Amino acid sequence: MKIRNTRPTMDDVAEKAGVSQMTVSRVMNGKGYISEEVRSRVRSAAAEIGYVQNRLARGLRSEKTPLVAVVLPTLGNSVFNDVLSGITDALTQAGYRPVFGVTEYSEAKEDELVRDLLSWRPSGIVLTGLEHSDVTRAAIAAAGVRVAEIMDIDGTPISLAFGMSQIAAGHATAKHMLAQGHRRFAYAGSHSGRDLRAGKRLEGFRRTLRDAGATLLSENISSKPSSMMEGRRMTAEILSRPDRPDAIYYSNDDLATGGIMHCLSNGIRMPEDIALAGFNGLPFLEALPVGLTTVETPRYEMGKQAGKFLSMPETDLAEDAGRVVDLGFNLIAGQTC
Amino acid sequence: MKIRNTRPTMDDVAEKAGVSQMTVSRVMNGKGYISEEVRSRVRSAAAEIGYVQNRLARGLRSEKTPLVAVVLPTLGNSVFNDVLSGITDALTQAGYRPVFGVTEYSEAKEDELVRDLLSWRPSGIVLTGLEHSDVTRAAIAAAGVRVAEIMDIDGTPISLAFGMSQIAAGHATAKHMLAQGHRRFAYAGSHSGRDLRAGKRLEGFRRTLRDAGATLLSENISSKPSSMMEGRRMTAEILSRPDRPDAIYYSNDDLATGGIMHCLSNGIRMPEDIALAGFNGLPFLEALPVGLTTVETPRYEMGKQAGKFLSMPETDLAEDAGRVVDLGFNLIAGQTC
DNA sequence: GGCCAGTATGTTTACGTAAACATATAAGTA
DNA sequence: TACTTATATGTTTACGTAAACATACTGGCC
Repeated sequence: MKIRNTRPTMDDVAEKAGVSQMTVSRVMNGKGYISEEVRSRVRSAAAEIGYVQNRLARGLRSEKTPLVAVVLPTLGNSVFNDVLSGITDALTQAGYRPVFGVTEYSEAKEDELVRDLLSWRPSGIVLTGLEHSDVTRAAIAAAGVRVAEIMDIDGTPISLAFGMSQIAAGHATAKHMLAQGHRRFAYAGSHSGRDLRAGKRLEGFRRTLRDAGATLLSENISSKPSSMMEGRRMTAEILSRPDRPDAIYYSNDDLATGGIMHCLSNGIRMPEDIALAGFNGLPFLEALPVGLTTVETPRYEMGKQAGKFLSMPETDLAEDAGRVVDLGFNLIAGQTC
Repeated sequence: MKIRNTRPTMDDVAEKAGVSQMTVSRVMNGKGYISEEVRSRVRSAAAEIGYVQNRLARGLRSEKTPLVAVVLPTLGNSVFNDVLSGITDALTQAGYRPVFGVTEYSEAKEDELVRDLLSWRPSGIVLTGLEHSDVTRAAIAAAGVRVAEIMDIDGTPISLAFGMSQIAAGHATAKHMLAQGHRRFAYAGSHSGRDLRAGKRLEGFRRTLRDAGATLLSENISSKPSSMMEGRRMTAEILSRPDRPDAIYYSNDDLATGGIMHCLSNGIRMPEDIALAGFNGLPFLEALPVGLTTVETPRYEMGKQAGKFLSMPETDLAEDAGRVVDLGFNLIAGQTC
């Protein structure tokens, strides 16, 4: 008996089935003409010796792979869990597979990551946001891969963007809070200001306040990752200042929930003593004792549509280039303002 | 000027730098002897023409890849988000990359997915739980990849398992509830009973009740995905029955939170009228008006350790085979029982 | 001066697959 | 009948890389 220390190849299947390697290839990929008899002989030979195709060889030869690179800023936030879920669902349906990595909101890491992911010769890539370095842009252009940018639409996409206007979300929140009569605001965010989309929301928020003549007393950016506990700490700190705001805008629901916790623990009434607003519309908000005012975002849908776009059969990309798909958002007025 | 429609290869870099392709390969991989002068010439030539290595060719030739296959039941649960986060962190540190897919708690899909992922010739694979079909076991054995099984340790791992005892968690919860004086129980779970780890927790729970002479009135399994709303609906339904329990054990925190919501909305006191317990110890529980009794699990750590194991330099696997790493759990006594 | 070890490079080849091209038989059509 | 066309298979080759195996030049040592 022949000793194999390597995994079976098409040649092994071919020998077993008494055909050529090319015939095996045709059977496996369902291309070209194959008689029923040979097809079944090859199939059973493959099953018998446990043949598993080698995608590396396939990808090398055919110069394309069913891979899609996915670049996310973090997995430490359930937002990106939903996005990744949408991407995975869409890709899986089309027989594609995601390979991914996280940038931790760092441009340098994005550059490195994109370069590394492109070395797998994926057929597409998902990027978060619209801001990317020239290095990344050049690498992507040279690779000739399809690109989907998600989350944000305030800017010019490389190819096609699936998201919502972060600026408009900030604007809508400010407008709502102003309508409730609040005038003195504070902002609380995290990630050392590297979260560009949070920055755009703040920009929209800030501008709307300015236009209304209201005051943004302080912009507080924590260097720690966003969490309820950090939101609680920041809120306590903000409210302890002499220059006390009557409303706080948080960069996301986790921080805002920490704010709610602080207020509940200290008998601070919402919205009478302080108004709060978050962002994302995470499911757990429904279970809180106080309904948080927030902006619900189509997270899963952004991922799903991006995945679908990237796994579509080759279509004319030129007509889509630079276009934006606005999936909108939904301001949910809760009890906190 | 030469027209290239293909991406630059080592040959292109070699030509530009006036060396052989093999020298380029040596520079790129830092193997063998290379003079400083040639090294920098190759480096700048590569940078100038935008060379990006082709991992498909590299993997094909060297018969190994820095890929790790990751098989999870779902991404619709933040539990697996944490796990994936841990895996990704560990792998990234070691220069490995995850390729993943979800099984939706289906064995057939697991078989298919594992086969597909193995076609990328990964150096390792992460599986969820210890129960796998013979097909999957055979495929993995034939592929000769390292295996890490996560979440569960109640059984015999293929190689090494990182998790906690689900049975013990069920037992601990039952013991705690019994100690509070509860005697008439109901169970509420989801995923059509295909979640084997939830089944093990129930098993431990059930057995402990039996040993104590308490009653498990009903086991309710929803076919819908787990969510707070579904937990709320199930709770309403269970409490409306003539045969009313005085305690409900949920398969996870989301369902249990739905139970809390139902009780709060209907003036049902916890734990006087009904005791509740969940599982996972998700962060948002801290913000609920009522502290849920639950079991906190080391989700991130399971992923992290599994990832670390799979990205370790080749060590002797034999000594580890069949071993289990118990990362424990932590019963958190809340206000619901 | 001859020899060895270390350093620095080059040449050939194989990894497993699918594209491109070639061949052959059967069935239909002018 | 000759001539296409559809069907069914085989042969050769290239994808980009790294392993294996050369080759050549240095400097130190007896």
